[in-house]
Amino acid sequence: MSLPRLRRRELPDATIARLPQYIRCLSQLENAGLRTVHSADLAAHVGVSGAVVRRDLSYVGSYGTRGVGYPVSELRDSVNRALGLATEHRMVIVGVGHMGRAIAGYTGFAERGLRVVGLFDIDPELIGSKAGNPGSEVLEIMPLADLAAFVHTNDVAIAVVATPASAAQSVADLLVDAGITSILNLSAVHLSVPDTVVVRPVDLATEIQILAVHAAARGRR
Amino acid sequence: MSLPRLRRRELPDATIARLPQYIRCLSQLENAGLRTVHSADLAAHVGVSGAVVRRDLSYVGSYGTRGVGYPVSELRDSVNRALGLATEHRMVIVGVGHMGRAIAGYTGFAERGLRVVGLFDIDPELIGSKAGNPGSEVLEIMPLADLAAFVHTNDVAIAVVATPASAAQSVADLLVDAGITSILNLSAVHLSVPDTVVVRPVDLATEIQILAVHAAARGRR
DNA sequence: AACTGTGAAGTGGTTCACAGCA
DNA sequence: TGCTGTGAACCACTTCACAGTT
Repeated sequence: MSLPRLRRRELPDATIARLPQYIRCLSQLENAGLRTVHSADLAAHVGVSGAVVRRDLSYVGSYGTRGVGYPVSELRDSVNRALGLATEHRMVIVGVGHMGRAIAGYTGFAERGLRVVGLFDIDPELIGSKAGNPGSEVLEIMPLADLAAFVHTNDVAIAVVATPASAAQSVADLLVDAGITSILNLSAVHLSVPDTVVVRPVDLATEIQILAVHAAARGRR
Repeated sequence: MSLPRLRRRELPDATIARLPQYIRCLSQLENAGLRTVHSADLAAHVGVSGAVVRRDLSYVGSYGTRGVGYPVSELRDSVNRALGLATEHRMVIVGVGHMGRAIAGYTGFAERGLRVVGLFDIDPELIGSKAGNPGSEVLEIMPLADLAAFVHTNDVAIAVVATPASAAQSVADLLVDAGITSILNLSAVHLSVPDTVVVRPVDLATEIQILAVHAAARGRR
């Protein structure tokens, strides 16, 4: 029988991940005065196949011309629009250790429509001190008690959990109560949240482990 | 026609990512004196379905008993073996900013068979200073010129690139020349390497962007 | 001739659902 | 009865290959 699956006007995650790379490439090409670009060029820059690029661009409603290529600046605008870069997404970081600082100091958020507006930590020693780079934004570290109020008054929807594993779940609970609906979880543990909230886990130790297992498997051949 | 696909004795990446979580859970259960565990218990702990757990464990050649469950310590040993945790994987970190330090100071590598043995940076100011936490290992930061020799004499196969985007490709070239075969790429750019080398890209800005796009799509509904 | 856009097949992974066994 | 182990269906994404268009 199998229902025809009508939905899916949304971008695949894999596509979302590549679009910003296309944008960076397109900006360079535009600065260099290029008017059109082939899928193969973008593909080489991002390290994927031309077919992937064309498929990705078909999602954003691209205006390529067969036999010619894509118009550089129109394409960049379309991709910008597809990613919703017109609206700024404000986020907070909880846990201002090295990992939290690394993110707080990242200078590439602006061109992606993202902005870190608040830093929080439990450590009383850290409260009131500053973090961030020149180039990004330098922010004062606030106590967790201020989190809910801050999230509300600053219209924050996204949070990064960069705490040790032991604190992560209780921080997540706080975030959920404060009205956060998207969480990037850099701690090593699974966070349970209501299903109105989206969590993306990223565990660097796991990523390295995957490399190690593959390396071992290769060596064994 | 379709060839029968004989290969595939290897673990899926998604499974590799979950196995360490099962291990942590199994260790806790063992300490608590539990002898057997159900797939549903492990599933709840890791935030997946029981079917996923059973599928994962079927890859490691598990010895569950129908109607009963899995024997805790035997299972933990099997999973350890499947991940190759007996052998230690040594790695180096290039780029000792906040991100590099966060990884250098991570205390959970040991239980995953991983060990950071060297730190490298271009900044002459940093050379000779130390990084790492008590609990992990405190290491002296070395100049890039020493990288190749170090990798050879210390039998290093895995590297973490935690440099700014501008330096990443040249660092990758150095790593490849030094004989590194697995790279975790935390810089925002695509690294081109020979296909004997495996690169896993992790871009935190991209992860947040995916959250932001989904949040926007949800809001629009 | 050259390059896009896209059905159709392939792939890696998850989910379903149930047979098999203590 | 209760849980595992696993075919088969399903799903998201990639790749192939080629028809369509300038």
